[in-house]
Amino acid sequence: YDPKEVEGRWYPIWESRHYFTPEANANPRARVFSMVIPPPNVTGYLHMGHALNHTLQDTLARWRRMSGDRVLWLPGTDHAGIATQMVVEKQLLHEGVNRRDLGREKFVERVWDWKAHYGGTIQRQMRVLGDSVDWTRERFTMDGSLSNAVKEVFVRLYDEGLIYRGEYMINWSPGLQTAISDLEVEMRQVKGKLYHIAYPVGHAVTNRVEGLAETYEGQTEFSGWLKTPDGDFVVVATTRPETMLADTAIAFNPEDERYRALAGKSATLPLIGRETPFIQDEVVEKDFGTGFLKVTPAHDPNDFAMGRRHNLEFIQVIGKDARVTGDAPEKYRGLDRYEARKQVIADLEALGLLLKTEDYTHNVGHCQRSGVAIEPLISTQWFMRMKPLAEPAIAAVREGRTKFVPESAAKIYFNWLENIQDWCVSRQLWWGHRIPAWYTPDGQPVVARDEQEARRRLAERGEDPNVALRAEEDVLDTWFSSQLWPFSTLGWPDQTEELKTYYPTDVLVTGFDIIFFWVARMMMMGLKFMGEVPFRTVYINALILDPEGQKMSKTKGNVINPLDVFDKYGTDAARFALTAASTAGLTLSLQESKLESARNFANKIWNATRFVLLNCDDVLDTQGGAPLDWETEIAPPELADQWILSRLNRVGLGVRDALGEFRFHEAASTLYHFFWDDFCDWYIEMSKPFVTAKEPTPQSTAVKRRIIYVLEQSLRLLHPVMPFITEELWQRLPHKGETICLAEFTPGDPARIDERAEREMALVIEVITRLRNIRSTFNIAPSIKLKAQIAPADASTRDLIARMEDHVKRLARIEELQIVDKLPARKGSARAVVGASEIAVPLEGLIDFENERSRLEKELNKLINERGGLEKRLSNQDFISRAAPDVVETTRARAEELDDQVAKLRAVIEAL
RNA sequence: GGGCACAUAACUCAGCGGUAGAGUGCUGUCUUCACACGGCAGAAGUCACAGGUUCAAAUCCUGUUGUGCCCACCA
Repeated sequence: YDPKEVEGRWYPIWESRHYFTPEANANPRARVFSMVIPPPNVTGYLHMGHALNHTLQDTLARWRRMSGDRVLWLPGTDHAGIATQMVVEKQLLHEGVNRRDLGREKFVERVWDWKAHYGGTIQRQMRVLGDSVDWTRERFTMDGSLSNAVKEVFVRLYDEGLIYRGEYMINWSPGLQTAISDLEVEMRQVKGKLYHIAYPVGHAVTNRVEGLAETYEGQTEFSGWLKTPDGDFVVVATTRPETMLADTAIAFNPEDERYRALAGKSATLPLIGRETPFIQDEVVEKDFGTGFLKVTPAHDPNDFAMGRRHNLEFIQVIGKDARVTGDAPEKYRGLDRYEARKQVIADLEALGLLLKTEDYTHNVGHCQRSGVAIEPLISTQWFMRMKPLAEPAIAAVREGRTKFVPESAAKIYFNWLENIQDWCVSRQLWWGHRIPAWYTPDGQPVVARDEQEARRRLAERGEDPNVALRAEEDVLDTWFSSQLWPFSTLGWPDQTEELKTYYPTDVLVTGFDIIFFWVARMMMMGLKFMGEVPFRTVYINALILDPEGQKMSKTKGNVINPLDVFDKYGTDAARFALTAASTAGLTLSLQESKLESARNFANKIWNATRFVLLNCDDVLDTQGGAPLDWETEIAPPELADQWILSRLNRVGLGVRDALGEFRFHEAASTLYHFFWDDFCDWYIEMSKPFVTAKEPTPQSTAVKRRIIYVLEQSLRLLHPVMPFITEELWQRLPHKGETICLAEFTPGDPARIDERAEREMALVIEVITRLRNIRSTFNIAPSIKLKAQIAPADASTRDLIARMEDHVKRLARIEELQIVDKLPARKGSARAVVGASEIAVPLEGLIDFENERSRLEKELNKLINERGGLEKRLSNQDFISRAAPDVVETTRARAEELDDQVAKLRAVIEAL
């Protein structure tokens, strides 16, 4: 099977015929099933995570669509503020242009140009993957209607006091020159130094102090308070000595008795000369360093909070460019923060105040996008108040209105929401949604949907509505618009039909890394503005690891491109492998063996169908007539037919249930074993004599039609996971309808499950397997035809064997099968016990007695072992009285059966 | 520092109260008229360790060890 010839042919047809719009379902009473795609970045390209995420969504969408639902799977992309701006800036750089040279307006135009030319990569790749999304409803987070929703939400939240503007400490990315949210900060382990610095108390230091380090080293009772002939000093430990230029206090723990006497006093800041008071604060750990903490309220989040608590002065010495500002002494001004660090250290060293430098590994916040170390700065930004929004979002999941699968993912969600901090939503970028605010000449903000409304609001405030207004320059965090995705894409704030029909969505499929960024925020916004959760179920798909079990990352160079995988194994196979690997786990390692197995499976499907087409052409209605109906009985079904029909229905039910509960691996493996083992290895094999018969008989025609029926139904079951190969093959079979995409998903019917047929077939299979086993054990060439005798356990088994005699003979390569009441006690025959029936294969001259004895003894041991376990239970009075009666009953029955088998095997071994 | 997972066959993983399954790999065998990306047969696991609950534990509880992930302001 060559997937390349087939895949790629079908998508254009599906798309042009609009099979994937909900309108393709004409049934007015159809149930609605909706999903929105997690919008990939417009700059994005398909990676393995998408391949998995989309395969699972597509499987659900196709399955629901084939099950009669009106399905909307809405696609789209995210404008990805920072990522996209960076891409275009890089492009400009090649032209030797800086974005500032271009100006904001021109730059934004360039971004739109870029999108028009290069923004369609992932959409093309989604078609390669087979995503059955409704392209007629594709959205982009910067679309007019979505921007409108953004403005509306911003204004409403502001009016309610849930958005505010203020001066706080934020994460500043010197790389991107913008504020970023806590979530965009990534902690990295950095090997740094911990510097111990002495601050004089009650005196200033202008000349070098000698011997301080030795004094510090020699402290017997470790203390940061050094009393020397040169005066008193306190020692602080810091990883960022350059920030001392902005110190405005020194803190110690109120419980710390060592330093209590310093309360109310102050130290003199070296290099600066500023008096910095001692303060007492709980956050200081007595046991860390010396127990003194330098407080830099303008450059550290902790110190910022402390500064507020203690009314400290906020002095900023590092600017947005990460260089020392004019508020520092002249000699440091303009130095980069790391240069400043060196200089400060050198200067302290010169004064004899640097007492100790030790290696120190600690975590430093870095900008996720630019990789540059964050500079905590005080800045005026827009914030969203999260606590009041988080509470309903927590409640909704607790009450089960939205369910996480796997359930454990909800814990991640709760954990974050319960400790949520306000969200800095403004960004100093050009690409994104402009914050809908204007400033009066005196700098007062007016938040409004447009300038006109801003003026109206001024008038309402009693202010002059005709002043010159300056529009806010900042844009919103990309996630601000993403969080509205489930309803902004459906027309909100207008109360559209679409919104009524498709909101809330049924399922959201996404990765756990995005629970905070996106899922939690969508929950908050959905509840706030729609009054209802945005999705009933959140399915968290696994994180894909490389074959070594490592996280894929560009720096490790172990990233696997899904398109390469599709190319090598076929898209259907890759999809099948991903589905089959989607267990309840949080990770999934992509094994080559799984891909090979899936590729072989596709090949098996191809060849099995090829066999059927080749041999059953006389009953194919190639004119595309009605599909063959199982009920069309030309000849009565025999056991194999009853059995495969039962299995088909059982599998239909099983796959339905598995998909309904997001047990994707179970659906995949059920299909795999049904198709390969049941259909190919047993049903087709048993049907071969009929199928390949030279002269057609009513029975051969019936069997052919049944094979085609089962095959056609199987392709439907497989289609949600393997859309291309199934469409290709389905089109070559008799079928109703123009595409398998809209064919009915084989509904398993419990009434068609035939327990008796399955039980009987299991026995026949075991008889055949035992006979083959004997052949294999004694290494009997296939060319040698054997005779066999079987003594059935009872009349019904005798009847069963008689009915299936031809199959048994052919599949076990037996030329003569005698059904007898009792096996003759003949030496030189290999024996087996199946249930209560016994089998003998006369092997005069061929049998190796030792071989046979060990084979049988091994078998016997297995049985005895099992019997022993049962005996232990049955002889236990507590088991009899306390275990469930049906368990006791089946245990007894099994014990009896084993007793019988053991007795028979013993007899056989003795006869040897 | 806090939280969450996970430890089952050589590898990757299912199973999650009635003494173990899959895919790959491995062994043997067969080029039998769909498929060697195949058929047939087979070998392989004291279910990490120690306690406990239960008539019964890979499965539930506790602890130990090991591994992974997430969150967090120890300067």
